[in-house]
Amino acid sequence: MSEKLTPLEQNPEGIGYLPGLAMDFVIFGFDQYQLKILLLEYRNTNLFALPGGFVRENENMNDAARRVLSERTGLSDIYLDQFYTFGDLARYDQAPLRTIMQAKGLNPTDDHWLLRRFVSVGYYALIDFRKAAPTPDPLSDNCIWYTLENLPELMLDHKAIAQKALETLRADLDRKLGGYDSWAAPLLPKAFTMGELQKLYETILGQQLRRSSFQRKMLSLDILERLEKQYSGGAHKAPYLYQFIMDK
Amino acid sequence: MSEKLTPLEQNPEGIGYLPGLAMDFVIFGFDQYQLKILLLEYRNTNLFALPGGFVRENENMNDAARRVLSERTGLSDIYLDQFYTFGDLARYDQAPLRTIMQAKGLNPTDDHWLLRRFVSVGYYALIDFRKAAPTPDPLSDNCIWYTLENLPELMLDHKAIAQKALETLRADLDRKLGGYDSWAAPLLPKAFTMGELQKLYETILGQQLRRSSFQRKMLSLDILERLEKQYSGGAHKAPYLYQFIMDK
DNA sequence: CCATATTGTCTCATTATGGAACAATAATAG
DNA sequence: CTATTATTGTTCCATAATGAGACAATATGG
Repeated sequence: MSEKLTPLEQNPEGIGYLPGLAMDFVIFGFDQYQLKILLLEYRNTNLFALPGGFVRENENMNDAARRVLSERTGLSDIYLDQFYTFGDLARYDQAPLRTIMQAKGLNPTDDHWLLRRFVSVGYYALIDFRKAAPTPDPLSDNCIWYTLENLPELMLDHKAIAQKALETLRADLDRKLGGYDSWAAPLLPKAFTMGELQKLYETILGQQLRRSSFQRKMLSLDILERLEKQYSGGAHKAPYLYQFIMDK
Repeated sequence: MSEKLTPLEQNPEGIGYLPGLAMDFVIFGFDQYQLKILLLEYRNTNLFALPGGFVRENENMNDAARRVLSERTGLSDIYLDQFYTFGDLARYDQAPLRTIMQAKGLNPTDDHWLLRRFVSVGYYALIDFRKAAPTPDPLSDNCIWYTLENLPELMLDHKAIAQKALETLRADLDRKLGGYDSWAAPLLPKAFTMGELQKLYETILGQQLRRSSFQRKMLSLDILERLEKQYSGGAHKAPYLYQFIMDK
């Protein structure tokens, strides 16, 4: 499974990987009622990028996505969705990657495989901010969480990719509601209050929801199991705790 | 724009095209209240496949999709949507393509580029059955419309691709409702009756809709303009004709 | 002229949603 | 120990959306 491949930057031919095909990840983390995404920073270049990766020759593409995601976040049980594939010629710009490689002391030739045209498959992931152990990739120096409002300038078309990921995530929320997949489970404690669940929805959708309607809707879906009352909390009535029903 | 490239089958290196990247098309046609998709047939091989294509080195991927679609259908103004990218290793099976090429009198070596592993970007299209001029690609001998219920055995994972296209199309119908894109326009006469529009929806969704609800909903969306009454028709009250409002 | 099928519209029951009220109650302040 | 306070679970009602059917209108075919 984990055969040794030459590190990417020292592999000018890209041996062992599918040529011209990349993956980019929009990794959403839920932290303090804020939605953040994980970016890589390249020191001395002022360049930021989405985490990315490549597909090995003997690997399913979706498996490759899980592998790279695990390498970047340390997490294996992740909600992951392929949302779009980006193939514009405008993506083909050698400048930023060359800058990054040069800042690393490399001096790639024009036909280094990383400098060729790539089509990139976009995935978005939802992960638990607290459980993640972000790890930079071999070319970058730093992993940082950014709120969507404070995104820095991103390489290539990565801003558009992040934007499209958010749109897809929001549009998917309704449809995923009924499904048993419970995308929300990995983002919440095992037992959570209705308020916490609502806050999660509001954070992702970027808008307020009505409390009574939300509760009614959620309870009507038969995806929640009510547990005992919560003991701790604030200066007010204790809320119930819920967990997702994991039947079948 | 239309630079001359060596025909695919005589181009063992795939010069001029992005390596390892294909596109597959699920072309939906609306005919006699039936939803059909366009398949290619390879004579003497008993093999059927979705129309496919490749991306040129100096071409946006989505432009390539329109180009190929135009080559296969003769249509240029087409509703086209990229819905998923298929990258399983199981797609990598030389046998069917080798059979096809041999039936054409070709004898490709194992590393002919068409026999290598491909990742394929799936697009679905909605076209007017009557306006289409289906044209087989250089390797196939025939274009045939099939209803979804009567699909023959398809090459590789093409059946799964068609299935996913249909699911995506159906799921998208609601969301596209509000939009001004009016995906339905190219599938209907310039002026159409409410019954025709409803039939279109029913055909795509594969289920009956309630007549009064459908009419109420459509009229409430403010996307239809009512014209004069239809003059011809059957032995019954003449229905109104409508057209889509094309404002901004 | 009559029968017939389909259309445009209307009505009423049912269901979903928005918006607000209200009692319950766990912590905190006195 | 009591009062205060914030938040919760629930209920209520107005409004909106949808399901299901009724009914008159009317081109065409007989």
